[in-house]
Amino acid sequence: MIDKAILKLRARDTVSDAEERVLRDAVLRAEDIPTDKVVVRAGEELKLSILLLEGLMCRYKDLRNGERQIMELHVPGDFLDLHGFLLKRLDHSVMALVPSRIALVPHDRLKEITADHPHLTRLLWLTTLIDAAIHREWLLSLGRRTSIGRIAHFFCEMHARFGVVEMGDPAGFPLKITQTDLAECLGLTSVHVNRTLKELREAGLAVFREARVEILDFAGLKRVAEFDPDYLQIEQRPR
Amino acid sequence: MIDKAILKLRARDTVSDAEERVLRDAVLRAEDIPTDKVVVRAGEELKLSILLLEGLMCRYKDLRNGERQIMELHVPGDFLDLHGFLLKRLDHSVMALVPSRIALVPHDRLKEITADHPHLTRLLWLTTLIDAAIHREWLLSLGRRTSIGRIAHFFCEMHARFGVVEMGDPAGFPLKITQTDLAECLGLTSVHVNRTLKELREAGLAVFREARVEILDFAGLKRVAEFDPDYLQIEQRPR
DNA sequence: CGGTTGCTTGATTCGCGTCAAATGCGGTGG
DNA sequence: CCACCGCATTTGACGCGAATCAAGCAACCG
Repeated sequence: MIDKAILKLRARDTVSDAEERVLRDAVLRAEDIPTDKVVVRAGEELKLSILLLEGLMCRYKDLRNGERQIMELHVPGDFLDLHGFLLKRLDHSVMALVPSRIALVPHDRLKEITADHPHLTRLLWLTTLIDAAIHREWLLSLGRRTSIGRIAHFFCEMHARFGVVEMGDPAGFPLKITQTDLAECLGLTSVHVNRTLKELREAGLAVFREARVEILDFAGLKRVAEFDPDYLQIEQRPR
Repeated sequence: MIDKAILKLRARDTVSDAEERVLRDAVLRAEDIPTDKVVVRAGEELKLSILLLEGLMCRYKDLRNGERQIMELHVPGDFLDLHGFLLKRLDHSVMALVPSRIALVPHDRLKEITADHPHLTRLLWLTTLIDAAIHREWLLSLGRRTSIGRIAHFFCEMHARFGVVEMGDPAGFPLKITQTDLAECLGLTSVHVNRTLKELREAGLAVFREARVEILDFAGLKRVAEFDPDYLQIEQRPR
């Protein structure tokens, strides 16, 4: 069930069979979540954390005037609110962008893991550090990249992250979200996203249509994005 | 030496005397760092992590064209590149914004802590989760807040964080950085920061001068910022 | 003291937002 | 089977907030 989460960890370090078993046993149950369902609301007390099995979910915050900023998009295998394990109350909300399937992991079991399995604990900790690294890269996008650079970078990142869990292929990846969702990730309006997608298309770099991103010129896209995948830590190392 | 780091942890959970001792023993040595010195460069192999004792440091990335985005400002007591312990190579650089003093903590000792002290491990993990929460709040600023909201929010955040380590007072806090540094935190230009500071001043909310932020109307500042301190997790709870 | 650095302000430009309308399309019920 | 609806996409016209360019000033300092 949590195969993709294991894939994600194994892309960063070795995971023993015993550790794999511990993780599999930590899962309480799975649930199906429809599009737009909010599964965690900012400020709620949490006793469970959520692992994404299938679909696409996001974490977001919004302002009084209704403007929304998405902080991270989550692909299958992401332990998306592992942060809640120690924060107890999340600063943001979590919702599904497409019909999704999640696994629930009780905090009690995570606490046991921290007591009994230091290496596995470090790996779980690591995944939250990678989330923080993704946040930092998005900060650079929102603070300094132009609209075309932001979209290009976003596409490169999602391509790499889908690759880790063996989804997508060199030519592209599935991305069943609206241009409005994309705008909320990138700190732009949907109108401007639409124009910039046209620009990317006409430059022969990438096209976004029919719920899929088609990468036409990866080298060019990376150059426009100034994309360097190091921050995703896709490298096996003892941690 | 690391008193402020202990204060920071004790603001979030209880820390036993034994745990405090373990932490104190983990420190190798202290070092003085002059303004503008880069102490960690993105991509370097790391064997030590840095705890800030005095001064002000930041983590940042820059683009090819020389534009820089600061991802987080660090106050005394912050374990500022604890992230490097598991990432091994950082995605960003770290530099001093004022003359600072740091303590160096070998990764070996951190690894021992994860093996022998689960609760202390969770507390260290927690501090990195708070960093991520700060990143998310900055994402909201850069993506959706106007320039005045961004500065107001930044001032509120720094005020709260200085408060935790018993620096500053209700009326303000020390902030010995340039308007250019501020602009690099906020995703703006120094010219626009200057104009917006004037706006804040003329609105009677806050003034930034002589290396200090003076808060004139905290309620008003919070309202403009839409500041809610929950994300800083300044609350004692079992973690 | 001349040079450097940071702050301040004005004039102008430009990237992105706003507002509005048209087009396309999958789903659905009569 | 088709008329209709709701939703997403696309495009155009226009406006605004922040960037850019430029100049003057104040404080510091070797």
